[in-house]
Amino acid sequence: MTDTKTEIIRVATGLILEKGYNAFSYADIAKVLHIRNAAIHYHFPTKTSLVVAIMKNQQEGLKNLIKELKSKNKSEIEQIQALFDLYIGLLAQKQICALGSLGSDIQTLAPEAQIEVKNDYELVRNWLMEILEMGKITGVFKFQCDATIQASVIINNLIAGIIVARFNGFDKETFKHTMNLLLTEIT
Amino acid sequence: MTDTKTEIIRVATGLILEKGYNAFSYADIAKVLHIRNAAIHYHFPTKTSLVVAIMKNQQEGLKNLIKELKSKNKSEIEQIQALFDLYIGLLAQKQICALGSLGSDIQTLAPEAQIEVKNDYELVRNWLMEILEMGKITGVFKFQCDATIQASVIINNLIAGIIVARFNGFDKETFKHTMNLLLTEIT
DNA sequence: TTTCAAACTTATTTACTAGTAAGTACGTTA
DNA sequence: TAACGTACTTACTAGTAAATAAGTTTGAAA
Repeated sequence: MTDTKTEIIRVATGLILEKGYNAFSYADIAKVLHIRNAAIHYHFPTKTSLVVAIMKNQQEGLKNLIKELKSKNKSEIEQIQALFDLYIGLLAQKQICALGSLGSDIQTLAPEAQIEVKNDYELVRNWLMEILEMGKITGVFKFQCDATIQASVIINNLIAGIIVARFNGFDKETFKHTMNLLLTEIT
Repeated sequence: MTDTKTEIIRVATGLILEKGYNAFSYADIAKVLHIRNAAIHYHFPTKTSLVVAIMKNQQEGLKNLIKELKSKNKSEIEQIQALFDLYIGLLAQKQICALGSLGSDIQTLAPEAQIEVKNDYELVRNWLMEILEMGKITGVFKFQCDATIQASVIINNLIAGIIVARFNGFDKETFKHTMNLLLTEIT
């Protein structure tokens, strides 16, 4: 039997990435899972507690991906490509990323939820910085600026690239070309 | 006397850029302008008609800026800097741009509103492409890739850069550094 | 076999949402 | 001065939001 709490997080995450935090309701989740509205409140008393759980789950998922890639001794390029593939997968589901979706709604979130959005961002950025700095040492990458800024450019293109691609008819091609340009510019 | 219709657009635009499309109501506008809810419905029968008017207003504002910059014979660098300054101004008001805000809510907008978001994007991108191509001819810019992709990279960094800056304590510095990197990379 | 807690459901509350119907004040025009 | 349109207001509707209280089922432990 699938865990209801896990299922709620799964469905709610999809709704946030598709419609945004302020456009989905407990009723939307209840309808999909064939449970009552109050059942969701049993697991997540408030919408804030739900979005906090969702963001912690996102962070956990990312940490697991990083761990897996490292255990498989994936190269710097392969690790960045894995991040790109994550976004390509989202776009195929007509979704944007959590950072873009909750980032644009940040002013309507409770402080404890805002912190988790920021934590998720830090996680991605630190991972990317590590990859970039390691790649610079091994000679795979060459760039003269700070790795922080270089990482920012890549993340910015992921976050906004998927938003733009979605309102341009889910255009994967421009998104891919843009990300490839960024990658070739530093190799 | 200030025109109520114009004031509604002004206040509603601010609310969208600060909180997002699904987080503001006619009541919020009414409260600011000290008018009744129904007065807004008189000028804008539906929320869709309001957001369409807002986006057309954004497009008009941008067209006027472009016209002004060209009439003053501003250089390619100065024109791009004017676009950057627009974003710096938004960030100072704790706001993100219309493309980021409405782009992440696109799936919850009526088709006629979605089209206007896309139109606004096209306007910015075409302007940037023109600047980049002109700059390449005059020798101010040097880049080997397609101007379309180069323009995409700049826009993506504006859209996402301001979103990220806002949830990172309205950090102007990283945003400025990132945009400066992009500019120096092609000059 | 009783007890109890986990995981729900039913039913309800309070507050807010977009939208509408009907009436009014007011300046302009015929 | 009568008529009319613009720009509102008051009052309301139907629907939805998050959240809660109270009751029910169920399986496992004492």
